[in-house]
Amino acid sequence: MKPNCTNPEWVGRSKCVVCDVRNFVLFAGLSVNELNTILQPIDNLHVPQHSTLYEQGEPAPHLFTVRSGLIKLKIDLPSGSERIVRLLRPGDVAGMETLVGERYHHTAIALQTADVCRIPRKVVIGLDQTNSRVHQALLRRWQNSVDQADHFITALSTGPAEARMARLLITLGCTGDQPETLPSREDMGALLGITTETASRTMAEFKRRGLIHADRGGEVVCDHAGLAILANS
Amino acid sequence: MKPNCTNPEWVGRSKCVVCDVRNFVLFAGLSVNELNTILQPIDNLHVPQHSTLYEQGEPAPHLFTVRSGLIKLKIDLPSGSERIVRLLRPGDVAGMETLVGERYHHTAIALQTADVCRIPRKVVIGLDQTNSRVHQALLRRWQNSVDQADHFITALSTGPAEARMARLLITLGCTGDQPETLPSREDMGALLGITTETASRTMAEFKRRGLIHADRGGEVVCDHAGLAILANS
DNA sequence: CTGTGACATTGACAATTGTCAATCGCGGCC
DNA sequence: GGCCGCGATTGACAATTGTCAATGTCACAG
Repeated sequence: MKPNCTNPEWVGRSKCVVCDVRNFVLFAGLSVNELNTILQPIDNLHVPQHSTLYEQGEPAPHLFTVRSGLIKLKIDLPSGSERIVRLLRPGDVAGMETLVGERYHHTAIALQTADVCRIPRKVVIGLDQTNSRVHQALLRRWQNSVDQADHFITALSTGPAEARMARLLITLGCTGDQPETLPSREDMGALLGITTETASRTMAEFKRRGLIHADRGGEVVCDHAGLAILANS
Repeated sequence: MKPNCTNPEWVGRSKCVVCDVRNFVLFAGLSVNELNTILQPIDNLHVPQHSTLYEQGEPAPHLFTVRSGLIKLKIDLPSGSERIVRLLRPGDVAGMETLVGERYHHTAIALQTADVCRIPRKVVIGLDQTNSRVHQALLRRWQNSVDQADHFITALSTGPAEARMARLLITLGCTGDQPETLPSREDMGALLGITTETASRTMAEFKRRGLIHADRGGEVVCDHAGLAILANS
């Protein structure tokens, strides 16, 4: 972890009943009564930018649902570098491998300050067995992970750097409507399987061509149509 | 489908009770009695090399468990080319997206002649709800897909062509013990996100360096240790 | 034996990307 | 203001990969 970066911080028990993403994530099928009968604690965590939620190879007692922010899942390579294999946004679930295995398969780090719910694996295992809607939601989440991994293979790991970068910007939600906060060039490289320098060059070239437009505050707005053309080549 | 290639062929109802991969796949938790109470048919299919098991976008009424052979899952790219996102070997399951969705997400084609069991989705959905060991096996299979997708990102889509090819050969099981039947150069390219020519050049170079050794019958034996060195760079 | 077709290999060259190092820009801090 | 530190950008050059076209190899049909 970076020296100047704080740890995830406990900010209270979760109030699932009023949670604004609950209905989109794992507990969509639960009544208020059922929610209240969960004995084990579900905690709210505040995850500052650049802090680590969990690390690859650690014992895995919890899953996490993302309520806000952006989290990267990365894998360490034998060469010493690393590759980002997934991006989690609000509604996504991290650490599902805990339901069938002992340890986390990735290192999870906040790209943007995030709020997450930390749920003991036993709670999810229990609900999975007793509530078929939770069970169904779980399968759907798992399929989500597979689909996103496929997207990383086909869109972010295929073709020249320029096309990959265009697809990444679109994946990040650059619609042109509102400014976006982008990851660092280094993270872009780790997302696309290219070097930091190539990521920087590609982005600089996009700027010169007017495909992206820097904003005050470090945010950018994108020419979605222009990027879409590059993305398909 | 290629013009000269036959279709998957029905070769009888499955005799799950005596199936040699049953205990490793979805139905590990079922007793003989339970197996016999399944009302809907589970069929054996013989899938000749190069024939298509199902296609991306088609309605998805079945899952498949692979009993022998090698199956590729590919995705069509907007550019007109394609990318292989998974390889299924005996014990693997294809088409799990049918449990939470309507259509297949990939096109499944036999790289090597295969035998598969075709299972109606309703059968699996039913067993998933009534048998917790089947349910557990299902989660495990899903996690398997995620893990293999991660492997495709980190090992087969990262680094120079030479390292990727070395990792592919290792992934394919080239231990040096026995000769292997390898995919075509074109398929290798689609597996690694490189062109057919680069795949060919890399393989030819491996041969010249003695890392692989052609056998009669088109099979090859590999220098596993030598490949492992390349794989980590 | 010869022709044919599919696939693998190779050559030549252009385009892309990696590598290493220098420079720039900007915000925080004294 | 001036200095420092970090990330982004750029330059120069080497290495890798893509592109297009030609050639080689081999199994198989006639």
